[in-house]
Amino acid sequence: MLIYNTMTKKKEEFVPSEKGKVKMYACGPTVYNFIHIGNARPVCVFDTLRRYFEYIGYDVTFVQNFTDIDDKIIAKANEEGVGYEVIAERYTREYQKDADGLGVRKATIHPKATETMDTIIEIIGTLVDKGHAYESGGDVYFRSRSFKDYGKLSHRTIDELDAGNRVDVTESKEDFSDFALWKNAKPGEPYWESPWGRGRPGWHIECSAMVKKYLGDTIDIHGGGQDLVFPHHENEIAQSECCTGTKYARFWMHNGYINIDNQKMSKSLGNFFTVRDVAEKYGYEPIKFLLLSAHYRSPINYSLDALEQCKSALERLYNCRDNLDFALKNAVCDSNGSEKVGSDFSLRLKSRKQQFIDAMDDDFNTADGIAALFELVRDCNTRFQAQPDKAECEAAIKLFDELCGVLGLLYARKSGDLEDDVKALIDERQKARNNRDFARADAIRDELKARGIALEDTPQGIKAVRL
RNA sequence: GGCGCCAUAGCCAAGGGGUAAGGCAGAGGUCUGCAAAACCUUUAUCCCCAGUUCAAAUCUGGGUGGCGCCUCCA
Repeated sequence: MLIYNTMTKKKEEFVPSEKGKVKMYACGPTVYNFIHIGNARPVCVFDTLRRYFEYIGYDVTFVQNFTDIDDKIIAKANEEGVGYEVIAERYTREYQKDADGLGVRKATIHPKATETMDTIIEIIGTLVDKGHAYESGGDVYFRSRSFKDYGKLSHRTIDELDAGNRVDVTESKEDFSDFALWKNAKPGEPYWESPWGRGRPGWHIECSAMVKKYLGDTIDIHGGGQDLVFPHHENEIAQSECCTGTKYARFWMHNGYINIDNQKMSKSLGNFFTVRDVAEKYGYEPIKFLLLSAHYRSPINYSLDALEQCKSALERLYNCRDNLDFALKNAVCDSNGSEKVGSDFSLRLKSRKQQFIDAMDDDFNTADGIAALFELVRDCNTRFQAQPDKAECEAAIKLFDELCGVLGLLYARKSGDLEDDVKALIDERQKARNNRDFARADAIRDELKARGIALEDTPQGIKAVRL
């Protein structure tokens, strides 16, 4: 598998540090508000990456954190006059609701910053001991210039950064490029005890600590949005590598932005749409489809038009899956129960699967993976217009479900047997049709549609689908 | 100011030296009581200019346009 590594700016062959295992970490949300579509992108991308690794046989340990203590959380808590925990817990729950709606699986571990305080303090202590960090007025800062590789991820030197520096100079810092590891608690602020007094951790150190605690000193993949490359990930590297003396992450993966009218969606620009708002109007799944429809490193322009197109595309997938179920119901065993390994159709299935794998293996190209899925759709629809064969049907369903499973799509299928009165109505409609009483037949079809059941008359009989 | 990314049909979007995947929308057709679903046919020479090459949308240089990062950000 080839993965584009931000560190080397090249696609590289992915070889895990431990055979058959992948240790990956993705920066999770700071829980002070509902997530917006842009925040949802890495959530969906790295969930899908994890699924793909598992699909091709890796044992994946996937850690995604919650930043549950931070200036913005404190600000929001003060605004509402409640404790920071109230805000953090509320928006952690709301995040989970959205993640579920998007069909995103829970990570292996979802650590919280506040539950990793021991490791945070331990790392800072080591950095101070080694001379990479210094205490100043109750704050502790990382001495960026003490790490000779500082800037290796974002490919900039500290002096280049200085040229565009728009940071207010803080008296307590030795250098503009130093960043806070520990922040002294002001009166009324939540705090934890530390060797440098009461305070709370800086943002960057939290991730380093959670990585170290749950995955170890070196991980295979670290992911996040492109806007985290600098300073967040750069700082994580500096802290962690100075602390452990070894490589922090072997592959750095960064997803592109979601744009509105070609501009980055962000809270500061105010041009954002929350996942919740969009989902309430259009459903979660079109959002998921949109996020996977382009390569993860490309920008995606969000628009209602794009969302509608995704919705229609999803309908084609759902229809195909329903068609497959219907075909299976009507299938016969003309292969005597044995698999038709040599048939044209089974060869096609095989090549679609390969097409999918080739796409995903090439830097996780979900757009091409989806194309393979749609070509499978055409293959299936065409094949099962003729008399379906049971073994072929089952093989097609298996592959279809596998690919959808990896992509995390088609998770909202309704199933379950039809109620007896529904069955009776379907029979009644059929009798009416036989008597050419189309008015009655159509009335029944409309009635069932209102109840969420769509009827289709096909040469193989009546297909009833839950909407 | 420094560094970087992008430009493919009406729309979304892959590809990335040998004459353009997939999806949405549109047109025509097949099937059908109608509808739905489905299938078939049809819709591009890849921002502009120059260069390298037998061959470029794909590589190089120069334009034009858009965007991002430079300590809030996914």
